Amino acid sequence: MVERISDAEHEIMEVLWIKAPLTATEVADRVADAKGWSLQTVKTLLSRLAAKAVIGTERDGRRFLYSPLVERDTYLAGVSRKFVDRLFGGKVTPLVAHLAEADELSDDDIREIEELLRELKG
Amino acid sequence: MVERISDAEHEIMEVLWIKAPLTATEVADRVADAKGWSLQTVKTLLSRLAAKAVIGTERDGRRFLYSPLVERDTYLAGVSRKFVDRLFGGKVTPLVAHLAEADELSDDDIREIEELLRELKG
DNA sequence: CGCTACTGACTACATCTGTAGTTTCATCGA
DNA sequence: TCGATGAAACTACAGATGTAGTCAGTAGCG
Repeated sequence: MVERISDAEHEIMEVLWIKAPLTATEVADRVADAKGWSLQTVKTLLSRLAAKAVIGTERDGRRFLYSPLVERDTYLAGVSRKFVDRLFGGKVTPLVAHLAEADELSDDDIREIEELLRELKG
Repeated sequence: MVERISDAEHEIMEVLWIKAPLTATEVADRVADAKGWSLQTVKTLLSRLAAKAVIGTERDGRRFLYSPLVERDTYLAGVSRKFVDRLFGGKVTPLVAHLAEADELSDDDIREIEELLRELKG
């Protein structure tokens, strides 16, 4: 059971999953482009993530270095599971069907998924 | 752009998507098993959904009848889209891959999805 | 015709989220 | 050594969410 991570917190996690450990300032720099949050906001989010034990802190002189304690794959698997459970009764097929109907699936996507499924069976 | 629907509100929607119109009491009865909410809670959620114009109200004597204004398919498509965008950069393949790795896909699921994809191409 | 019971409307309130401002403490340079 | 600077800690605050309680009005029963 990975703690619930909010949307804003998730942005921070994505940064730390790309590179860690980072200081608060470094994280802020890396999200600044996309989100334009202030340094204070980033620090608040880092504190909340640390409180949830989703990231770890390590003292480096007067600063902290932050690193994920949860792997991206683990987190995504959990969240995906919940999503499919809640909205599609746990079945992936209807989800794929919906995305397909909404033209979210290109021919390349379809080929990729077919390839993936073939590997799963093999 | 369908308004944001919270988890609790979504439960109400599922009930109304199965059968509508329904009175508040009827909705409460139908969610009671699963969630055990009080009638008041259900009424609050119905009000919030009505305020968002996600459901419509129709007077029936001294009561209201509630019906969805948004189709389930439309809603699911939107939510799925956002989900895949946010967590998988818009690509469905990694999502399917994650579910597969987590053993969420049975052989039957795989066959079903393959079938679906074949239809999409055909 | 008046009271009761059911219904919607309004109010409540703690927690979570997004987005910071302010304070305090320590450190590094002059 | 002392002040400026930078970092974390603490505080703030409005809106969303989960979960109801209370009030007020009306329709139907006696």
